[in-house]
Amino acid sequence: MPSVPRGNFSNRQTQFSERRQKIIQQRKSLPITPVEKRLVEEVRKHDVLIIVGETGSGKTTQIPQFLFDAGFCRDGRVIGITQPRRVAAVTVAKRVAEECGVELGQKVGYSVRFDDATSGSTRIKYMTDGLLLREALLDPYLSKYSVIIVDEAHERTVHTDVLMGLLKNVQLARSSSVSGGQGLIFGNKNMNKLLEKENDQSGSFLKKPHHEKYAPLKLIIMSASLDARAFSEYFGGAKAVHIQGRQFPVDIFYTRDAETDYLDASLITIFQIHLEEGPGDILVFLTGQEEIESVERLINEKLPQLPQENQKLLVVSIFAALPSEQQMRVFAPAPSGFRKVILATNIAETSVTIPGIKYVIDPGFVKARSYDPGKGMESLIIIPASKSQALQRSGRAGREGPGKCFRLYPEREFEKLEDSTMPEIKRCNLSNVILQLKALGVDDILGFDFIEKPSRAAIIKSLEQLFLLGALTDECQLSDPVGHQMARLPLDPLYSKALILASQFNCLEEMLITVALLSVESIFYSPRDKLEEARTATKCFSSPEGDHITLINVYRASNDFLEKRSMEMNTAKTEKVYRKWCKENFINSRSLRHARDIHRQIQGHVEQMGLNLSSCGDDMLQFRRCLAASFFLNAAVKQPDGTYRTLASGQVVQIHPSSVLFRQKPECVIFNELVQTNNKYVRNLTRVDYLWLTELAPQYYAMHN
DNA sequence: GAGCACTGC
Repeated sequence: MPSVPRGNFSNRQTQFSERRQKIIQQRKSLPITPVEKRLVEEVRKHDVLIIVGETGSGKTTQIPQFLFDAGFCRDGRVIGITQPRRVAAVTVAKRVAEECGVELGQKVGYSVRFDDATSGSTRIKYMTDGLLLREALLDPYLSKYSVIIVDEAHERTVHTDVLMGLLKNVQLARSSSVSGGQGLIFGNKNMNKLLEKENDQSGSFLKKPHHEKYAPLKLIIMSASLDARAFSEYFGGAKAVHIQGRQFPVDIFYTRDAETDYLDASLITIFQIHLEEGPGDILVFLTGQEEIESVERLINEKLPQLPQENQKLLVVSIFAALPSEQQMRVFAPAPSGFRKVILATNIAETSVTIPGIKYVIDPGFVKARSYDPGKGMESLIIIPASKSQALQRSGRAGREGPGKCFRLYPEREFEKLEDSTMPEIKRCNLSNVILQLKALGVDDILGFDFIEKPSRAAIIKSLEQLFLLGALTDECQLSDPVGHQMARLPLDPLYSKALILASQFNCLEEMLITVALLSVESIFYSPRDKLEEARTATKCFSSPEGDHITLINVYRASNDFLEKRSMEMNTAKTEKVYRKWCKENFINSRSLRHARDIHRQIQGHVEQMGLNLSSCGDDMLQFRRCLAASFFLNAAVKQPDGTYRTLASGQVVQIHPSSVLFRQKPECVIFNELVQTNNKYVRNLTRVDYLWLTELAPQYYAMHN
């Protein structure tokens, strides 16, 4: 072994202790540090505490450490902290492990899908909220936790909302278990009846905690904004405390009049800042890729018209669909003397923090998903941002020093904005949520105590869908085994059902690949300027039968490529040639890798369930019949004018231009998505025979004919 | 013949 030079070693040691010194200093100066004692007292006194902490208060990193030091992890109990995003869970855990001077995965760890850095000795555990929900399926009383902290609750993701409903019930059940009460996890009559039934069956995860004593569960809801009252009311008037943040001041500017064209207004403001303001980068919030690309083009057209000395402006952009290598470009500092202008979607609002921002331009709009349960259709519409979004955006200018935010609308318009964004649970398909709640033992979904209840129509539509898929019985109970199997799979219920059917159709291998790829962002990447090139590259994967088989072709081609190369070279090299292969074939390597992870995870699940992992080989007819049997709810037939009519809701739709069947126009197709953008489109299609539908889903099509 | 904010299991 090569020996480490002595000097180098002690140098490292100095660096290490300097770093520790710095960490101790930083911890001391956080706004939350002086209130440690008071906070711990409040947690002891109240079972639920709402903490409103502004950005930079240190709440996410410090509160778990305070509680650990105060003895909340005695007897091996765990403090769990949930985050809406994976990156946050991972990075915060790393930071806290460092602050504690421990190795990550020991006392401090994290757990997110596909990546678990915890051990038996983990006491402070950061995780995604979705993961804790999954844990609850296996351990409904979340028995190892003494405290659960729900962070970023104001973002109101579906997972956060469902989790809060669940935690409220768990807390009730655990406290009544100690006081010798009923200890039933959900307090309604139907639930009790269901519990009696369920407890007769072996393998049910819902047990009355009669034989076991659970210590009470402490709940902390952490939120960044003004929504504390809603949380407090939901938890029976829970105490709320406020913690100062540490932000630099940001001056807000409004326009005098409403702007008719916010893209043009953004452009003018960018140049105004560039020519009149001091150094510092500019962050512009736009709604989507299309807007970003057009503003980028406009800037680069105008730039040469400026005097030579004013041309040092560098445009970079970031949005989710952009390959990661290109995303990274926004983090690189601009060349000396240059000002950077970053064109971003709301990925820059919360998900990524870009250093160096001094100016924010906020046109005040956002692209939002909405869902129409009646039509089963999703749409993406551009709507005004909420007040809390506007605050979040302007805050991005005050991370490193005083900043300025230019809102491209009059101040009176700001006052008219909604306080906060509508919670996601009120604008999405609820099938997955309902399946999970059913699996947790919630019988009466319409009566469930949601913090904000989705519409009755949306709940009923999803119950109906689950019933049609065979996940629910006539009595609206989870069916055995199909419903239980579906609930175990971390997939859209429609895809879970497809896997179960595929094992009967002997094409589970093909379906596994298909649902993995359907579960991720599109794997095809086609930048506008290289459209033709991209089309030629992906042509060799196309199947005349449709998009599903095309996806399988890509997956198998990438597998073959990887297998061959991984025999020849080491991992790092393989990774490099894999990325090159993806680039040459205009495939988004991040999406494909994600699909590969999902494939591996789901394969593990279906094997555990004992499903028959078989392949139909070249018999794609069999596979297409299985697709028809799985997605019969999403079928459409061609009309004389070349448009399509969906069989379930009778809507007129078109084939999305990204589909391999765009030109072919087969008589009858099944599809996976129905979205409204400029038109109503169906995406991810396969050609099927209409007669298969009546043959394979007679209960549904007999009903409709 | 035209396009898709962001998360998460």
